[in-house]
Amino acid sequence: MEDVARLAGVSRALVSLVIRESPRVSERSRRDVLAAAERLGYRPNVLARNLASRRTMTIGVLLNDLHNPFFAEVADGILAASDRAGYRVLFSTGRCRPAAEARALEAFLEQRVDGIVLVSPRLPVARIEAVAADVPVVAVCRSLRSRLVDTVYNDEEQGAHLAVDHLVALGHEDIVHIDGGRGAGSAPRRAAYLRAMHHHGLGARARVVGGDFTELSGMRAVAGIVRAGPVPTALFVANDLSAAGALSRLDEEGLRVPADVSVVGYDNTMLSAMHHLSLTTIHQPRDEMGRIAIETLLERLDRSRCETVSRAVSPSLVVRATTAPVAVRRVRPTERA
Amino acid sequence: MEDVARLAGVSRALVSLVIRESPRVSERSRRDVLAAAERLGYRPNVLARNLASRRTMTIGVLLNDLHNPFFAEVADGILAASDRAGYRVLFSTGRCRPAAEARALEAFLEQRVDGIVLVSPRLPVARIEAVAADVPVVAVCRSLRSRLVDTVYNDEEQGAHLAVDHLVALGHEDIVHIDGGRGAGSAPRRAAYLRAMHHHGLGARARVVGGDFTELSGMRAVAGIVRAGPVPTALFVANDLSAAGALSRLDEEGLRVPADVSVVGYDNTMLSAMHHLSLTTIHQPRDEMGRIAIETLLERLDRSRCETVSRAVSPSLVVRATTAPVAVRRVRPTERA
DNA sequence: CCATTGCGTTGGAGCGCTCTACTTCTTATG
DNA sequence: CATAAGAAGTAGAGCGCTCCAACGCAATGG
Repeated sequence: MEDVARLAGVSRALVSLVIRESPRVSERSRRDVLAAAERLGYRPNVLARNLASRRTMTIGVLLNDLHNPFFAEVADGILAASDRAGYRVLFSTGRCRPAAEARALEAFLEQRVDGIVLVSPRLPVARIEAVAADVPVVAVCRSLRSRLVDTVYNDEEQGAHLAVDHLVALGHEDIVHIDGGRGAGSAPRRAAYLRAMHHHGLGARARVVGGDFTELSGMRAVAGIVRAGPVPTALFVANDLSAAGALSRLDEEGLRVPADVSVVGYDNTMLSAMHHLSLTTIHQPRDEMGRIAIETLLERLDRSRCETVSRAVSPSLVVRATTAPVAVRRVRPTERA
Repeated sequence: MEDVARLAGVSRALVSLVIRESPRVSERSRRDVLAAAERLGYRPNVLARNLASRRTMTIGVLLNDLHNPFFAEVADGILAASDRAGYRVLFSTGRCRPAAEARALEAFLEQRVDGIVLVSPRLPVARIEAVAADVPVVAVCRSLRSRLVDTVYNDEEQGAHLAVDHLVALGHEDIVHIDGGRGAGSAPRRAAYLRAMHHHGLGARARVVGGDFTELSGMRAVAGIVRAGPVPTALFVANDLSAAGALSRLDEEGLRVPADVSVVGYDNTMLSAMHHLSLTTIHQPRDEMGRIAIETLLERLDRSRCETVSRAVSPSLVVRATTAPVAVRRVRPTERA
């Protein structure tokens, strides 16, 4: 910087102003400085800049799993939105272990990030709030009652309702839910399913079978359902992967989808879009969640808002080939088993 | 830091030593300083530390797509290895656009990362070498002849060979390759397929059908192959997603897999492991590639190596349910079409 | 008893930038 | 014509740390 200033015949402060694209610089100086910088291959040192300015223009994002395509899409939305606002993003992953998450958070603070986005954090609320005292925090996909932390969440209630409504509209009444055990979002989905069934006067016929979001669990659940008989006319599965497992097991059991059984998944992952699955599912606007998380954070950063907010995004139904009107009269079970 | 030093009754320099876990500090001082730091909630400022020490203990990693599970796994290997070495990782994504990649690289340099890993970069070699002059660079999944840049690559030659050898061992001679167009790794895979066919004396029967790594392209390719007839006994598809497309189209055409046609994919993604696909495929040790990339970088960072290296990782064959011995006598084609 | 060694510690000079307050020069204003 | 207002540029004090040279002090050896 020193060198650039000397070559351009100006002060270091002016070089700094040019680099930061300040408007109070004459066109002439700007050109001179830029030319000198170019000639010397000058690269501003972000470290020094951040240290001196006490802001890093950086947002820390804690994901808990890079593999899950769900998070990849949320990350995309985050990336796009923060890019637009001129913020850099620091990703970190806690791999679902609270201790690792805590360490990652600490690292963010040491890096002096300007804000933090937590996606499905496993951390205790107290810990999160302690961090939120130092720097703005937004939590995605987890509703924590807190005076400090803003939240963005997917409206699971609505999602499960959409699924059940769709099936009921097709004439289904025997709708079994294969849940996601203790996985993220599983509990509210299950609860919403029960409420939706109740709402349609089907409360007594509601039935939940345990799963854990894996393909295998979907297969097992179907095996159990068939063994227990009678087979329901529709399945609402807690995520697409499990739904895929359910589908392949139904096939093995000789049950046709959607002629004999309709299936609805959840997440609208790439899996559900695949041709030979073509799964009807609930779409979650993942990148939008990321975008909203960043926007919520930015409002804090530019002090345009002080009160804590909680924002919901709405899921939608994607109808594909695994749902159909319930058969008028169900064929003899023996013929199918 | 000032405050911690005062409270502990020592100098700032000593506090610095304690924080950095220097061995030349008495047990007593260490305790005092740690206690003081704890009491004041002191958090070292990484920015200042990096500025002063002229190293950031940070590695920049440029991925070109967060969505592709392939990259997520490479990233995992990178993360694990760099974590072990005490390095922090900065992820960035160029979204396959060279301009965005260039900007991301520039950002890495401004951040003064200690080293850079490029995963499947689209950037011109010259640009990469310019960066490599400033800071160690390792390229993954792209073989660029360069005196400066280390490379880690998957042995595509071997991978394609494994696939063809497997099929030939099962008695197949009519083996068509559905390629990945201009996608990453497509060209070497195609070339290796041709060489492998040649090696087995099947050079004259080698046939490549154009694809682009998507499910749709796999379906289209099969449609074209069937229309052109006669149907080959085996398909070697350039990636799993395309293979899935091929599979579903084969099904629609009334061709049974593997009874009529054997199919081998490439990548061993989660897709191929799915029960109803159960695709025989070529596994690439993705996290190992990440690990090796970091190890290669570390050797440069601690100056234990100066010459440029190029390291290959070996793929392996995963046999599942889509390949079988060729039928002794092929049934009448008309019956199947 | 003095020189030597090594450990634990310290002061102070940077690292490369930003920021505040200030100066200088130009231009508009009554 | 004096003066205020603004525009362009500058000096210099930090930001919070590391690193180097130096220092005091006890233990060791001749």
